[in-house]
Amino acid sequence: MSSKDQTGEAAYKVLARELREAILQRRYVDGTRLPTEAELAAEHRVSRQTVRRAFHDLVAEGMVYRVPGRGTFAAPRDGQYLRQFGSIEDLMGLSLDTQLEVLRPLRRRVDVDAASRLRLDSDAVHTVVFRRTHDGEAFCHTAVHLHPAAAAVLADVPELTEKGAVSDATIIGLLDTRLSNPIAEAEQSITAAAAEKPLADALGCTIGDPLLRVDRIYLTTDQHPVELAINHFLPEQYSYRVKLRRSTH
Amino acid sequence: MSSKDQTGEAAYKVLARELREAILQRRYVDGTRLPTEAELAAEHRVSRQTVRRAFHDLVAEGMVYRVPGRGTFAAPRDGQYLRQFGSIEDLMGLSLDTQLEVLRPLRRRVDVDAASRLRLDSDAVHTVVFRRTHDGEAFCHTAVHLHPAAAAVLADVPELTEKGAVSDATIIGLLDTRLSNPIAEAEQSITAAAAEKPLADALGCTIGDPLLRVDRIYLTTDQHPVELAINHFLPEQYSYRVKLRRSTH
DNA sequence: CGTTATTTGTGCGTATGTATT
DNA sequence: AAATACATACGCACAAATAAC
Repeated sequence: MSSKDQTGEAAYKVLARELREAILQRRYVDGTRLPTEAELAAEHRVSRQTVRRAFHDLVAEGMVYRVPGRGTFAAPRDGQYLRQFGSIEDLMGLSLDTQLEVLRPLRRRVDVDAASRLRLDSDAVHTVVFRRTHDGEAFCHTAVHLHPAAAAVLADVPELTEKGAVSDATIIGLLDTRLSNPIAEAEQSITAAAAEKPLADALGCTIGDPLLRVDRIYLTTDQHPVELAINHFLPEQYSYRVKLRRSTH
Repeated sequence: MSSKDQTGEAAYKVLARELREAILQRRYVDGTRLPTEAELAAEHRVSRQTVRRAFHDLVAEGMVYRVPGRGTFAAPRDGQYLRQFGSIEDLMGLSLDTQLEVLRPLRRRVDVDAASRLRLDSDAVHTVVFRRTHDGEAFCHTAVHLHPAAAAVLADVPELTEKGAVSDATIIGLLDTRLSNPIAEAEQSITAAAAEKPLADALGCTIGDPLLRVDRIYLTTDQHPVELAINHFLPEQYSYRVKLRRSTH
């Protein structure tokens, strides 16, 4: 029995998630050592190799660092340091003092590229286009492409289905409360792009102006992509900051 | 012997680097499948587990993706030079497959803005300007401003002091071995900017083209800023990727 | 439609080396 | 010097997904 797991969730992934949660909840702060491989193996009734795979993933994520002969430690991530992953809460907090204005209401559309990035079988996605303003000043243009299941739970939200509607919502905020599985992580890619006409019109800049393009794919806890957001920011009003740190100490 | 490696370089890391190089050199493009685990194990005279660990790292880096029952494939990167810069090690590893070409050699210059960002008392910094190429193709223009103490230890490095010099160095790699305190972290800020003439000339693009601008300030273990790097990337050939994770719920 | 071969995924066991305390 | 703890490597068995027949 201990040798297999029919549920499909790998033992090392379960263990990795458990340790990740514990670290995020600030157990093992200061220099506290995490349990040794042998201890965790005994506690969880798995082999030491399974514990090692879990730790290997956590090291790759930057959650912990390991020192031969001493042990495993949570990577410092408050105060001076920040871990390599930003948090989704930061993104949700975006709505605090900004407004969303719908440019093209939520509707089913054909978009091969977006569909493939959401790993859909069909070519149709549900799309809503809006801009975000702060103090009446537009600073971000966003096209959100949704998985059909995600679009279904947002179909009756007037803030997204009526052109010109203004609200202080965020899509992930709306999705998070309505989906059965909450959103757990996002893959983000950042690049630069020139403003095309619709973007320039929406943002009040000139065609060809450089914009910061931020694509995010949001994944639920079971790793299913539900939302692809393509954002274009005015660089004068937005920059993306992170801290990098050395993985070994 | 097959069971140990006194040189200190782990077999799976050697294999991972070899495969990484091959992928960056565009072998395995389109949908070509990489060799199977069994094939690589036989070729390199290692066990299948060792091959698996090499692939595990490459998957974490986003270099390849794997499909059970089908095989391992190079991650599609539409002509982009793609690497994860989530840690300082990643930046040091940049030298593995890119070259540095000096445009303006290291020299003392007056730059009020750079000096203040390095928290210097005077207005003078030491600056070197170069571009970075991959496969003979320029993809990044960089101006590095150094703290006088950092510049002092690099004053006799011909790769930085001679115009037109080409090397595979990285500034932080050079600094790290020469400074008494190693580099521990970096603050990074990302935005977009239009290409000005010298940038367009160096990168072979048109004036006004959108570029991804990445500023990094490197700090030593005692929190002293020693280097300010201002990078401009061609967006077609570079994008910045991170994963975001929800902290807790 | 099922069967089979291929290929990756997971788990466990063991042995040995290296770094730290 | 000894004990502890992580690092690397090899081996085996079986599960699950895919593709070809």
